[in-house]
Parts: sequence; structure tokens; C-alpha cells
Amino acid sequence: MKLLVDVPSGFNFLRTVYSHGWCSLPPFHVEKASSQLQRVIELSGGKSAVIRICQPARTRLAVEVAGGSALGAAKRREIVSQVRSCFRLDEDYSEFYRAAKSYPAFRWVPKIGAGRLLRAPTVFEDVVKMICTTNCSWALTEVMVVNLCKKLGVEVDEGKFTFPRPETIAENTEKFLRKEIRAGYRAPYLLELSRRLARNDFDAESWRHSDLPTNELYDLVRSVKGIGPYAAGNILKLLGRYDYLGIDSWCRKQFFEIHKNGRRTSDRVIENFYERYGEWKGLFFWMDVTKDWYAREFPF
DNA sequence: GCGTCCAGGTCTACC
DNA sequence: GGTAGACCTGGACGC
Repeated sequence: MKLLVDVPSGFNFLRTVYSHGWCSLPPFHVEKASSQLQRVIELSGGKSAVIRICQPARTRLAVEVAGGSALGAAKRREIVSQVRSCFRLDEDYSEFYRAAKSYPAFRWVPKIGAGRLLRAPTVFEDVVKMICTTNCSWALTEVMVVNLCKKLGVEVDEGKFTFPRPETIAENTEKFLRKEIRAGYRAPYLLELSRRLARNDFDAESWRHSDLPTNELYDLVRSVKGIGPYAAGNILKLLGRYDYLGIDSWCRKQFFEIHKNGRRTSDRVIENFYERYGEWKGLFFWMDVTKDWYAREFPF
């Protein structure tokens, strides 16, 4: 079964897929040969599906649902809604692009349709993955996320698993998360987050539609154990707020090479550098340090 | 092959 | 408010 999804003018599928590392973490998977993004998605009523997304025309995405002929209209709408959310199709980037056009160094951004950051269908998945990126190599992040899906997700097709639900993680032990998931000292953080969500202690999904000023939303995100300035800044970007940079060691290194001839500076200097970009500073920062990715079809 | 050192963010305790 | 040390893992390096 194939679904068609309208996209805004200038939308660039591959540039959104490769906007950051999420596309290489399950349940996302890039099929380079066909330039498709595969994703295992969970639907209401305990159903799941494997979908493959590509952009056959400038104005729309095509979503192939494997074995989905029996899906009714409501389920099809759910799939389209998740795809629209992951690709940020309903967010307005016109102000960002207008700003980018006014800076010679960023005129390339609207030209190629960069700037949309791929996100997961749920805030929970984004937060868990962000915690798994802290204080470790990307290779270890992949190990943790693969283990979460394989050991706690539901197998929908051979070797294809859903991302685990909060309740599933919550019912496991810290020892299991430490040793089997390889989360190490992050285990109690993942457990506490999952258990709070499973108990309905707080509603992370509401962050995507929050009316709170960004600094208050930042404090709320920071209140989750294991989320520091780097992780909070980047989670905010996935919520559509770009007022924080979310600096990590890789970004620092990129900044030093691009702007300081490799010379190290403090984070305060980096923050001051992007202050001119106002509420879009986090996105300008990310565009700046990842600019060389956009020269290649598949940057990683 | 084994041991040691280091990098990578966040938390807690302490000043 | 700022800082030091602990947390855990994988990779690099030396032996």
C-alpha cells in the first residue's frame, strides 16, 4: 500500500534524513541503494508497520507500507501524521530562511532546503536516544539503541523492531539496562524517565505543543535526570526551539576548525559568536558545523 | 593478549 | 555560582 504526503515548497527529503545522526539509529534505517528511509512505526491498538519513505516528486513524499493492505483510513491517517511530524512538514521555516538569506555564509541553507531536523514519532524516543549520546562514542550510542530495540522492542518483521515503550523499559531492572543494554551509569536515568512516564507523572509529548517560553521549557527538560545542557539544547531543537546551542565535543572541534584555525576557545566564546542569530541561533550553529555534510549525497 | 590511559556529558558534593 | 571527582565504555597505545 502506498500513501502520498504533500510537502512544503523547497522541502528536501535526503537533506532532512541526513540532518543529523538519527537516521542511522533504529527503528530508522537508510536504504542507500534506493534512497529510501525505512522506519518501524507503532500505531494505536497495538499495531505496527514497516514503512519506506522516498521523495518521487518535489511536491510530495511516497510512503510504502509493507503488508499494509488491511489498514483502514484511520490507521493510514496515523501513518501520514507520524511522517509529517518526523519530517517537520507542518513547521514554518520561512522566517529562518529569510534570516539565512540575509547572511552570505548561510545563503546555501534555503537554496538546498536544509534546516529541518529529523525526529522520532515520540518525544520519549528522542529523549532516550539523546541520553544515549551523552558521554560516549557514536558507536556506543548505536550499541545502546540497537539493544533497546532488539531486546525490548517488538519484532514486526525479520530483524525489524519497534522502539520500546516506556512501560516496557520501566518493568526492567537497572542491572538489565546496565549490562544487557550496555547503558552503564545511564541505566538509572533511563529507568527513572520510563517509570515516570509509565506512571503518567509527567507528559513529555506535550513539550511539542507547549506554550511555555523556551527558557522555562529548557528548565523542564533539564529536570529529567541525565539531561544536561548539551542534551537539553538538542532536545529543544527537536521540539522546534532553537535558542540554545547544545554544544558537544564534536561541535566544539568543528567550530574551532571553521572559525579559529583549530585554536580552542571557551563555550562562552562560541555562544557569543552565534548570539547575533537570535532565537534561531541553535539552528544556525548546527548548519554551520555540519555544512560539509551537504556536499555529499550520503555524508555518513 | 593484557593493562593503562583518555575522551565523552552529567550528577553530586563541596567550597 | 563554580569546581572536582565519579560514573562507564571503547579505543588507542605501550608492553
